[in-house]
Amino acid sequence: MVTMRPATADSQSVQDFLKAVYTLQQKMERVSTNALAEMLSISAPSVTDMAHRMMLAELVNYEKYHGVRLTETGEREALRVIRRHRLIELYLVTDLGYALHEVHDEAEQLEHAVSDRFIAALAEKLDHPTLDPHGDVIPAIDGTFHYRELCKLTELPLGIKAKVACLTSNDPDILRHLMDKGFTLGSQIEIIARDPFDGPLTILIDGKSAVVGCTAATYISVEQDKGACK
Amino acid sequence: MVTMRPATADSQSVQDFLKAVYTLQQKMERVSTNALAEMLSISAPSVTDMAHRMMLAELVNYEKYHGVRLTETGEREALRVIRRHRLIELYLVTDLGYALHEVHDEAEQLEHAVSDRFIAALAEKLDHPTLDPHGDVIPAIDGTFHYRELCKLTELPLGIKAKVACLTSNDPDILRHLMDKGFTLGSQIEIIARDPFDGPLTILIDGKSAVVGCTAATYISVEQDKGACK
DNA sequence: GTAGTAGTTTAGGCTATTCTAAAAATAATG
DNA sequence: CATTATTTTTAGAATAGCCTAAACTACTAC
Repeated sequence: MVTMRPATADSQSVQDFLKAVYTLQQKMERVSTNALAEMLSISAPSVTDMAHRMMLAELVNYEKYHGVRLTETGEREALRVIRRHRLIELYLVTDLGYALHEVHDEAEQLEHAVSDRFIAALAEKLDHPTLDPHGDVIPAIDGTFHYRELCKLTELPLGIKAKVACLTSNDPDILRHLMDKGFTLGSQIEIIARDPFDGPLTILIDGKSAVVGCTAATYISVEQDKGACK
Repeated sequence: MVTMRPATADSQSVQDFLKAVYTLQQKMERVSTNALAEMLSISAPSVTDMAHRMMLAELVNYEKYHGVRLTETGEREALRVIRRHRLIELYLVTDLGYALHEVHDEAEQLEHAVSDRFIAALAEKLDHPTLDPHGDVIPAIDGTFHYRELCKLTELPLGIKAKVACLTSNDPDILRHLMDKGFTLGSQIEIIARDPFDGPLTILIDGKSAVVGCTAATYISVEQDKGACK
């Protein structure tokens, strides 16, 4: 603790940290050390250390024992990284024939290696898209982020028609399972029956019947065809 | 010097080192510490250190005070890295609209971040090409490397017709200069006059007259339209 | 064949990122 | 509100990759 240098904003670890904070911030006011350690697969002390250095760099606001929050600069940086990541994911699918479950890990590496020039070329080639292949929103270059009103499949009422809008997981196994079941962005969905006690859902995907465990269903968000969600 | 761990073959520095040794080996039996330091823009002691660690990893054969040579494994690895680099360069040009002078630095970063899956997709998409946008040979997946018989422009006799085969530089400024002069892979070339005392060359590029300094000409290799070189 | 120079190596250090083990603070519970 | 359990932080250490300054080899020229 003698002296401590501020984090260099462009390092891989710092960028990963920013992304993790941003993601967790969606669900909690301040992001705890342990939550970050878990998400980043590093030890809690490493998180504390990084938090210190990133506070010196004014990327996060950190209070001892009370977790972390992004500063304005931090949030801007985080969105920049997320934009890169999602553009790359989309590119891998549309131009290089990647399957959905393959893109995350590849993009995770690429996002740190690639120049702004490269990202601009992708955006151009993809005609400035707004959604990545999971259905997540791609932040704009100016930091704009267009939130969508989505509904978790687990909360979709029986008999209501909706469309698959988002497959929210980075785990290849989960994604492959969902694809195997027939879930694809845009497919038409309707819940036919819901078993009690966290039992499976019986649904219609583009007219074809399927059964899905409720844990797997957690990773699916939908957009109702008409009216608001719930 | 207490203990020293072998280099981890997949690190960025190690891969850069392998590439540098491979390149320099074309011109010299054993590659000296200073030559590597120069090419990699690191200090001589850092080179020595790396040489030690890479010898433990059996990637190079290193003799104190007598430089380094690639082992068989080392050469295989080097070719793998070069293959990646060149495929990426070609891809940047053909699919993402990069200019020749922009590709090197980008590829330099990408080659370390990208998976084998990615490289395979590129090769597929580019229809298994054999030349990169500089005109350099892309090593095949199996490590095969098809050498070409080329002639330096500076050694092309007067009045002999040839085609531009290779623009051998990674320096963006040099490449841009050559492009500005009208040199493009495949263009028809003929030397009209050669000034003495390392003076400029007067040449015909696709029928149009141009003048090029002899240093710049160094970076150009040509393939004679008929007969052997020299 | 010895002196000087050019090239190389050793010694010792620094930074970023990670770790484990132990101490301290907060939060939860009776 | 005191005690326990959980979470977080401090302390101390390791590694890869780099550095500078100083010591040492090897080659070259008289």
